[in-house]
Amino acid sequence: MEPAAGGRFEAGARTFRSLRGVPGRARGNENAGGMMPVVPISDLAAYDGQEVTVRGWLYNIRSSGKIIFPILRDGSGLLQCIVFKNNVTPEVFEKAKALTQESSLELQGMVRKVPEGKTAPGGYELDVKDLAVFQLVPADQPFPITPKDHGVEFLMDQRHLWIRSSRQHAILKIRHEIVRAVRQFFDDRGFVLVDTPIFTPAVCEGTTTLFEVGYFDEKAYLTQSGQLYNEATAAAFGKVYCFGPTFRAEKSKTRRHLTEFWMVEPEVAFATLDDVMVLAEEFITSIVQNVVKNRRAELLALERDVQKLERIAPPFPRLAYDEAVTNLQSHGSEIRWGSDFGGGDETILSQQFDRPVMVHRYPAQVKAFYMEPDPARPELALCVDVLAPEGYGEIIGGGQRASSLELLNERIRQHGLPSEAFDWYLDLRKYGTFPHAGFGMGIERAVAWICGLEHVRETIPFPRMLYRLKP
RNA sequence: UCCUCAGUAGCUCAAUGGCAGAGCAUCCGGCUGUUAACCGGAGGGUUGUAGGUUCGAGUCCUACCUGAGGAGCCA
Repeated sequence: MEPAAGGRFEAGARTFRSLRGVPGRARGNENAGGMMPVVPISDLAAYDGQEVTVRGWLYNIRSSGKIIFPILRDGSGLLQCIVFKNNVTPEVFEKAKALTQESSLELQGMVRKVPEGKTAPGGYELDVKDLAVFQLVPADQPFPITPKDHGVEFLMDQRHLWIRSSRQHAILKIRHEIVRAVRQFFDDRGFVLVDTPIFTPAVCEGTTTLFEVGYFDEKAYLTQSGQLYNEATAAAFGKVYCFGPTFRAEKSKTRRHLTEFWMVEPEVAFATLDDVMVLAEEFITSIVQNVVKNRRAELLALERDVQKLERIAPPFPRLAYDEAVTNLQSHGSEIRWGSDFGGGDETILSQQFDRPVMVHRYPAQVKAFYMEPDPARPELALCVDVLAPEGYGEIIGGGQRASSLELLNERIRQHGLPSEAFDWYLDLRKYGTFPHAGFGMGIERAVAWICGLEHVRETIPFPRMLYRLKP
C-alpha cells in the first residue's frame, strides 16, 4: 500500500503492522497484527459484538466536542463510526478530529447495533478503538463534491469523483445487475455469446453518421450495431447474442442520447417476428424482476416507485403501426402514415400503458434495408420497437431479417449502399439462407427507465456525449 | 445544424442601471448521540471573453466562448 503522492502517511508502529495485511477476499481475512478480521461494511451484521478492521474513505464527519461521528464508505456500504474521547488515546482522537472528506483510512473497533431511537446506515455502527490514515485529503484543497447541491456541468466535470456518491453508486450497481441479468437470461436459454467487431469497414445501416478512424492506410468506422455479424454467427451457432459498445456520431443533444453506448443484440435462426416479440417481453420482464429482487435497496435510494416495476410482466400490449398512427392522431399528434415517430409521439404512446408497448409493422420506407417485408402487405416491414412506459420511449428495436438474395440486392441499390461492402453479408443468403430475427436493446436507456432517471448520462460510468469527452 | 435558456466566491444561488451579498465548503473557537448536525467568528471576487451605450453596467446592446433543455435522427 503506497501513500498517494504528496499525501501524508501516518503510521505508528502498530499501524504499520496492521496495514500489511491487505485483504484478498472479502470475508474472514486477518491482518498480520492479530486476529482481527478485515470486513467489508456490507458484512458487518455477522460480526455484532466483535472487534474488526474496516477500510475505506471518509464520506462525511460530524463532531460534538468529545464525540466524533466519521461516516466511512468502502464501496459495499456506509458505516457510522463513533470516536468517544474517553475511549481512545489522545492521538487517535486528534487524528479523527482532523479527518477530511474522502481521506482514505483504516479503523478498528467493535461492531454493535445502533442504539434504540438512533439511526445509522446499515443499522450497525463501529465503536472505534484505533485509526490509521492512508492519506489525509489536504484541507486547503478539499474534495470538491460537498454534501450540498451541485449543478450538472460541475458534476459531469467531476465524474471520476462523482461516482463515489451514494446516488451514482446505486445507479451503477443497478446497471451491473441489469448486465448480469441480461447475460443470465440468454445463457440460461442456450444462446452463445459471440462478439462482433468494433472496427468495421463500412456502414451498417447507412442512415446514421459513423465515427471514422484511421486504420493504417485505410479508413475504418466504429460499429453502430453488431447485427449484420450476428446474422453470420446465428448461421453458425443458431441462437447468439453480442454485447458491447456501440458508437453513433449523431449530433443528438437530448436526454436519451450518448455517442458511445452499450447494446445487447440477440439473433435467432429460424425465428419469426412473433417469436422475437415473445422473447423481448420475457427478456425485459426477467431483467426488471431481477433488479426488483436483488437491488431493491438501490431502487429505494433512488426513490423509484418499485410497484410500477413489479407490474412488468407478459403479455405486453401490441400495437400495429397503423393503430399507433390512429391512436397518436386522436391524442393530438400531427403524425401522418408513412413517417417515423418523433420523441413526443413515443411519449404519448408509452404513457398509455403500465408496461412496455410493442409497436410492430412499420412502413418499410422508414426502416433499415435488411428488414423482411410483411407477405400480407409488402409495404410494411416485419419489425418491432419496444417503448418503455412512463414516457421513456424506445429501448428495443428489432425484427425479422430479409432472407432473399434478390430482395437484399435491390434494397442495397435503393439505399445507395456500396454493394461490395456487403458481399460477405450476401453470402449468408447464398449458402443456406434461413428465416431469422433478432433485436437490440440499449443498456443505458433500460437503466434510465428502471432507475427512473431524467437523463442517460448518469447510467454509464463515463458518458460520452456530443460536447463531452472528459473525464 | 436549428430553436430556447443560462454563465456572479471552490460549490449552489441573490443583488430596481447607483457600496458585490448569503448558505455550504475551508480556517479558528464551542458542544459526549450527531443525522445534508448545530452555535459564534475569519479569510475568500478580473461578475465567461471582447467591444459598445451611460455621469455610472453584474444588470442594457452587439459579437464570440462554454454549458443546459429541446428539434431533427436514433438504442
